[in-house]
Amino acid sequence: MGAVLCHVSTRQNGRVYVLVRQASGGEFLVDTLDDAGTPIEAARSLTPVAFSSFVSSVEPGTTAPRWVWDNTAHIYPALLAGGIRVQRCHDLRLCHVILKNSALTSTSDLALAAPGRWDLASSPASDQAEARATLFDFDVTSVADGADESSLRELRRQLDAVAGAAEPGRLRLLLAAESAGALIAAEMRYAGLPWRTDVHDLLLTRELGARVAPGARPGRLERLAQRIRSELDDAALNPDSPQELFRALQRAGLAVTSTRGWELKKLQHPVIEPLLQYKKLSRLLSANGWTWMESWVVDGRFHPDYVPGGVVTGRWATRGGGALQLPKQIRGAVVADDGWKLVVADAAQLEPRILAALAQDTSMARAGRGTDLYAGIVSSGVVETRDHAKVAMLGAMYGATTGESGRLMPRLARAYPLAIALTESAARAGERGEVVTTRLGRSSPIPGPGWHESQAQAYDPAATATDERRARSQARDWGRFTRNFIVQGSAAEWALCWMAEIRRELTALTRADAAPGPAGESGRRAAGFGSPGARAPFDSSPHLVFFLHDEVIVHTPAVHADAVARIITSAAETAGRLLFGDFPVDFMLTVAIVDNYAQAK
DNA sequence: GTGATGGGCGCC
DNA sequence: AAAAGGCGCCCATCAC
Repeated sequence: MGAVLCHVSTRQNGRVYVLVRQASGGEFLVDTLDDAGTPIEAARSLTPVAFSSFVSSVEPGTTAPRWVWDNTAHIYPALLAGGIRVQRCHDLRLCHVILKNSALTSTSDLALAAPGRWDLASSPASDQAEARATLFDFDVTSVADGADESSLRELRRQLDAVAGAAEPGRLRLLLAAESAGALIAAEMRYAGLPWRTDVHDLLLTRELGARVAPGARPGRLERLAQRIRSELDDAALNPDSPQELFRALQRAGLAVTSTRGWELKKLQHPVIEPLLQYKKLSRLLSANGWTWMESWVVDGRFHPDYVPGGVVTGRWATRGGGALQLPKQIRGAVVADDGWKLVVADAAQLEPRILAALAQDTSMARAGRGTDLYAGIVSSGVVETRDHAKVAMLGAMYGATTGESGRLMPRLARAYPLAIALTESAARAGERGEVVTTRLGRSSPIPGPGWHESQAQAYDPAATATDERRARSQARDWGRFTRNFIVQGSAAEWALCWMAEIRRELTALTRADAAPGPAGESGRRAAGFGSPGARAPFDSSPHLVFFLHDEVIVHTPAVHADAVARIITSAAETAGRLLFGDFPVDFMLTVAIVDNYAQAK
């Protein structure tokens, strides 16, 4: 099992890492280091222009270094704006979070050190307002490094922590993948998702009625509001107010406990149909209506702000724009440019396949080989229908114990004892307050002080039944979290490797015909949101434009679409091998070459 | 007026 | 009896 999973970098010309820091004056301090973090050349201080030239002079070739910097989101956008991409980086901030928490490095100096600036202001989620202002300017924050806080010191601590870990290969892969994710996030934001506002407007108008001033209700929505008012006999009712609505429903004799859609669905009353319609449409208007379009789509591109590592499990989050919640209703507005295509790929039943591989459950892996995994479970005779297979699997991964899912679980456990035992042991660990760890080494947080207090309280001789019930319930909650953590977190790792591999192969695909001129070219194409359409270095070659947990979109000149589809497919196989070596699990994809996103699936 | 909170619902 | 993992965003509401 302990196969070498990855090599970070080969030594070429002795240059392995180039550490980049920004000084308060705006200049860049550049240190060339070997793979132990030891400087091998005198450090240099470069102006922003000189720094750009330096990067573009070493970058396109096979000897490009791994750039080490505090925060990819601070430095990389400015390089992109100058038409410069880099192949590899090491994001100290993201890597710190992983290593600080990982059970694989728990005895390292890094893990044992007192919290410093790398812990305080550096967690991805707290990365508040580095937002849009910094996108096309170098972010010149003053970096007041104390001796223990310097980037060089931090890099060495990170390298030491990895070298001393039980599974250094896995951690190296994780850090490389996480950092590649940071590059991809910056690139996707910079390139943007092709977005046709005219199509979006058409879709909105068809659903809601003609566009009206912000704050007003479009015609169709207003008519639904009127119907709701008359059915509930309340001429002043504001259907946007859950409280008013709740009272009005009660008055109409409907025994509801909330105004949630799924609860309303079960009721028989003439108000229900227009009310559900209203909820659906008002959601569309407020979340992805004209206001959203005006603020997030610029020059035919949607530029979401991805936050790599923004979720404890390692999934990405977004900040503003809600890119990870694009409703199906408006995906038709995502349209490839003329002469271009979208290649939309989705990993089918990713999490159960990840679970099968994590648990080395060959039976479950076999059920998914070359086919829909849920269909495979059915044809193995475990359950009768695909729906049952799906519900049972989700229950196993999310921790359902009752209902249909709970009833089906025993059959799943009999057919796939290894997989189910793994989810159960992760749950038990969480219930005991222990940490669980993903395939590559990301560990779950420990529960907060309140959790431990409740548990301790339940063991107190004076504990009441309520204390015990609360403690048990919180323990089970945390167990469900850790149960899911190993699967969701390992799936996120697979997805990062998948994307990193796609990115690498895409650049190789067109490197010959789109070789950017070295220096000179940089700066000339510097583009802000104000410039039209596609941007260098992405204006002529296939590139990732969207990522959604287990799904990617590549925007590509039509001529390359088939090659892109093959790259995406083989990248999935590579990702599987990187995480799970020779274990025979398939990671199946659905791949579609389309003109707009709504045509996929 | 601003900030925090919770309901509700979109995505995986 | 109901119950499920992870998010972000908008709105109404309420405390300040």
